[in-house]
Amino acid sequence: MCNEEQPDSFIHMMRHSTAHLMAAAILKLWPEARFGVGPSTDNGFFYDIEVPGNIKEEDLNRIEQKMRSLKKHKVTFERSEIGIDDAIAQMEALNQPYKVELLNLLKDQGTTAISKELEDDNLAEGDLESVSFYKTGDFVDLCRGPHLDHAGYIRHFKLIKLAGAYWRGNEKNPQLQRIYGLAFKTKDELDKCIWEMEQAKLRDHRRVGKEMSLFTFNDDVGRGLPLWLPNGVIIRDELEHLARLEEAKDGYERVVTPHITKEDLFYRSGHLPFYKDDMYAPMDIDGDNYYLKPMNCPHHHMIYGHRPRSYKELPVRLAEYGVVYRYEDSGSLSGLMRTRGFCQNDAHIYCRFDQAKDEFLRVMRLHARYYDLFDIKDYHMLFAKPDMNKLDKYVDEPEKWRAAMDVIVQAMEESGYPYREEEGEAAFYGPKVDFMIKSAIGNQYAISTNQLDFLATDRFNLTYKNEDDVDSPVYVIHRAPLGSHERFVAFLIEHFGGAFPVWLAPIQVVIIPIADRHMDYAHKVQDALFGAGIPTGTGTVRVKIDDGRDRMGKKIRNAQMQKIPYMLVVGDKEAEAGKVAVRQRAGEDLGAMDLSAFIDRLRIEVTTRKMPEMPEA
RNA sequence: GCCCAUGUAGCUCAGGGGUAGAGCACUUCCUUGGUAAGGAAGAGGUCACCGGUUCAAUCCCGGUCAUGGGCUCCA
Repeated sequence: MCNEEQPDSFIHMMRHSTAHLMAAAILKLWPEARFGVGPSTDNGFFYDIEVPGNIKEEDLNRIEQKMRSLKKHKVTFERSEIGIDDAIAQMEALNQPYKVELLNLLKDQGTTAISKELEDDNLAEGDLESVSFYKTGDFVDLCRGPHLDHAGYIRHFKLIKLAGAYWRGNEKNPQLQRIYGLAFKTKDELDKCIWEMEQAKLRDHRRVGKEMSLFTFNDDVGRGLPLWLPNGVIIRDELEHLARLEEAKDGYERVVTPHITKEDLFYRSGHLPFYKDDMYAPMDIDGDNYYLKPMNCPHHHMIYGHRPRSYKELPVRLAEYGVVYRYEDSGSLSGLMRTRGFCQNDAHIYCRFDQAKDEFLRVMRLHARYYDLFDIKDYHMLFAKPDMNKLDKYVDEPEKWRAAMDVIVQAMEESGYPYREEEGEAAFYGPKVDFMIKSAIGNQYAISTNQLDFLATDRFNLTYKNEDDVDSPVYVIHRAPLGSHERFVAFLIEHFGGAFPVWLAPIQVVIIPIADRHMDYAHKVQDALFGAGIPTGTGTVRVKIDDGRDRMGKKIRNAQMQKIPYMLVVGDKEAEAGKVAVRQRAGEDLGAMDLSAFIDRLRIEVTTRKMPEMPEA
């Protein structure tokens, strides 16, 4: 959010220089400060810093003041070239161990890159004989540059947040403090960015979820464990209804499996060897250890294997919207986006190897159907491959990994959907393809995950009889196009800002009688809507009568705040003519229309799952 | 889990060492009103929890729990 489409080189340089300016200011306030890295970002910059004690949020003001003072004095950014060994000696003398570490990496490896994601290309040129330093006031930094000539050229900036950040992104390393700042060429752009961040908060699913009574959390229940309220369950029900329809078209069959399971199964599945840290402690039942299931796959494998299978019946596609429990760090829990128990839109496809590519492709096309339906345009696939040098983290069968990856790449290519590759992020049992989408608030999320599993075959002895009556191994595709219902609903809340399309709206229509004498007609309208047989995922049109004693204007306001798509105002004129006065939540008054005309309109919007007018992002 | 911040009525928030305040919501009464807030009255809080300092703590200090922004991790 609030980042330019194509930041020009000036703004990039200015932001980077602002990071140095901040570091110089901090060095004035904390002479013992040690510095990590400080790049520019999409809308500003950050710098990772370590000071005795810690920087507190109230210090941000002081730092900003000092920065403004340095800017006023037009402190310069002076470049110098220096031999790498001299550079190391100088940084040691300045007591900057993190810079020394970076310099040593440069010297030994020619790069400081951790991974593509974390690469800080500001640090140095490819030349390993010498590096460049930039001096700003007393602050000397290892930096490739370029920089502004002096701080007077820095435009508008603001320090916005203080966070912890592990040195080089590794939680085993010490944690530095990261100060984020915004920096723009004009005051208008800076103000606009701040305004956009405030607007984003308005559509945060936690806020909207509260306002619309979709879900809640309770300390006595436990963190990360949502309580779904009736309005929220309607959205889940509609989503599941949609998934059942779409999956029926693709030949899925539904199964149901238990929440707890004996440990033997999880040893066999590989979860206890490879996934134990994400699982909750076992419970003792009659002398056996039982675990809450973190995934549904082992159970589906047992269902596949409960009787001999013939090549004639493959692929077998078993779907379950099963609840799984996973341990998540307390600090990473976040509303419905990250919970400790969630319902997966799960299924496993058991097929022959020669069917795997087409099945995987079909799964990707199912994703595309969903994304078209929800008008999700900003997505790409992330192909997570194993780090082939560290196969101990995974199940160590290199040929099978390669075969599985070939299948996936072929399917991805054939799909034509955009994808990126990432090494070292595969599931322990196979390579995976996550679908990444960006929420309206600007956060990117893995909304769906899909894997090709060649491990289950051996571990669970999953086979079928081929044409020659020989047992042959199946390939398993794990897929969850809607991810978890928790996260997907959270995404939809933010995507629509709570103004759901009619088919998803918890309340679709509210009837607003103007006076008590219109109640009879209001009930007639409601009965007509119920009786119209409009097929929703919850069985009937969701229509309420606002029978409170508020004035009509207040009732409209209430409905508006609840983002109810349609308000039907009924008074003397409507009752007499058999009409309803239709108002839409966007504020548009459609005027009086025949009740039957409104029902037709509603039926079309529900059955076609019509998108609403999308609010401004 | 780690760094920083926050926790006062159902919600949004103000206050502040001397047994608590607003708006909205809620209840009751009046109002029967034509497209985003009609009027009045009332009820509602161990100021997250546990300890400490103090004559006195909601306020200061420590701890715990929870929430938020990040880091790590992930659907």
